[in-house]
Amino acid sequence: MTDNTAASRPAEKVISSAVIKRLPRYYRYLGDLLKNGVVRISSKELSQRMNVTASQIRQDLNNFGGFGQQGYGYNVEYLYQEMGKILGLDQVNNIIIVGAGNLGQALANNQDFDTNGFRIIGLFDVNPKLIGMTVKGVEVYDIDQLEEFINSHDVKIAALTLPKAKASAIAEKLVELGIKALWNFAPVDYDLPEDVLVENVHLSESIMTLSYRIHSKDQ
Amino acid sequence: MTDNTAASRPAEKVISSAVIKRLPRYYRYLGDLLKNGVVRISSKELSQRMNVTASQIRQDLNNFGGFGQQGYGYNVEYLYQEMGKILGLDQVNNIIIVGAGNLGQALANNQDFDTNGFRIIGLFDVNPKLIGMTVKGVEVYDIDQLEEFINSHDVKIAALTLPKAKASAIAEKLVELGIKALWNFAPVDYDLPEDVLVENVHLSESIMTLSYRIHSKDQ
DNA sequence: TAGATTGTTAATCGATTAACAATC
DNA sequence: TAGATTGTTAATCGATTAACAATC
Repeated sequence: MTDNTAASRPAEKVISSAVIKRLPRYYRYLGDLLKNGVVRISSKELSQRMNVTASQIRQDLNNFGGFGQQGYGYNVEYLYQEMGKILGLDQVNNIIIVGAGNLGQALANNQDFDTNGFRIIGLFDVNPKLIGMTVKGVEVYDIDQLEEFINSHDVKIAALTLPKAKASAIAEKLVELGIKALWNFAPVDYDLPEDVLVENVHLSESIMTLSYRIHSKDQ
Repeated sequence: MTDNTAASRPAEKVISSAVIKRLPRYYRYLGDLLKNGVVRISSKELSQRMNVTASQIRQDLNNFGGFGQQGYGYNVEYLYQEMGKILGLDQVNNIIIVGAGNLGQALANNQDFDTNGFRIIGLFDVNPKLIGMTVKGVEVYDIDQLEEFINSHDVKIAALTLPKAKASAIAEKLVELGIKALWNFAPVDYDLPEDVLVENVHLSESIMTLSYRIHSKDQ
């Protein structure tokens, strides 16, 4: 019996965030290949489809193990499944959405999340007009019910789709209640314990970089 | 009279995309400072607020010019305005949204864009139930009217918030009609002329990186 | 076996940080 | 002037690409 306790195990290699951000795109391409009945693929061919270098693909994958075979390449189905495990998509990830306005509803309605094992289990809002309605079968609760809901459900992720003004206070409350990860759409940075994970989707910043590129072209 | 024709002018320095992606965040912090009545700020103090190095701030800004003053720091209002010009926010940027579902409507309703000089001037959809309605005063048109609309309006940017299946064909059509920049929310990569700018917001990929981080923590 | 392609080391390239002279 | 802080060069660090021995 091998000693594999946390104490004895070698520290997990830290994967750079540049690599992590590329993983979902690999996963998407592999899923498309699988759907198209492609059985195997070499790093070279995948690199051409994805517009990256084959070297980068091999380097990236080898952070997590040797999934290929010399002379053959990679088995698409196997690699797809392994990538899914790496990304944590082999289990159901419950999500609550705080802020049931347009954006919150848009997320709740997004089919892609379901497909990849994410499950929206509740929306929350302060607006009495929204409370009680359902979005794709999911109920909108009064934000006062957050505590009770989180205590009685297995949920680690909260999407924040609420006005900037309320974002920080709610974020802190969510963390207090045991939420481990924030998917943040508010144009705000939080000051939270460092073990809390935050993934920002700053739409205004995204459109501004596009604006920059448009205007820097015609200098 | 200085010769400043395109031919004589030295080629614009190419700014790395790492820098470009940081600009909107500077702009946001400067806007907040301005709102709070802060008149001047040093790279050191800004670095502490933003959680980056002072060196990086100075390097980033100096790609675009010397906006500060030794011994003083940066004038907040001046720097804010200059950053706005760099980002192209000193002019109105018209946007059309193709796909008037939840996400398209969420974008149309987003107050932040208005604030920064982005103007949604039309939504387009194939769904007869949506066509004719208005979102925040902006009409939803039949997608067949795209050509006429683009020809008669000054619009360079199209947001793509439509199903994956239709995305590529519509993207190509938009480019044909003269659209210069795509703000793409569909989980697809396009094969377009290289002078067409594409900014991707891949929500599924975003949530997957969060999932990765959650699951890699508990090893 | 010969050919193909991986896994991995080494070389290069680019981005970040440190240091400091210039200057307000 | 002395102190503060920039703009900018130099040093370091990390990420990407190239190369190739291992091996299927």
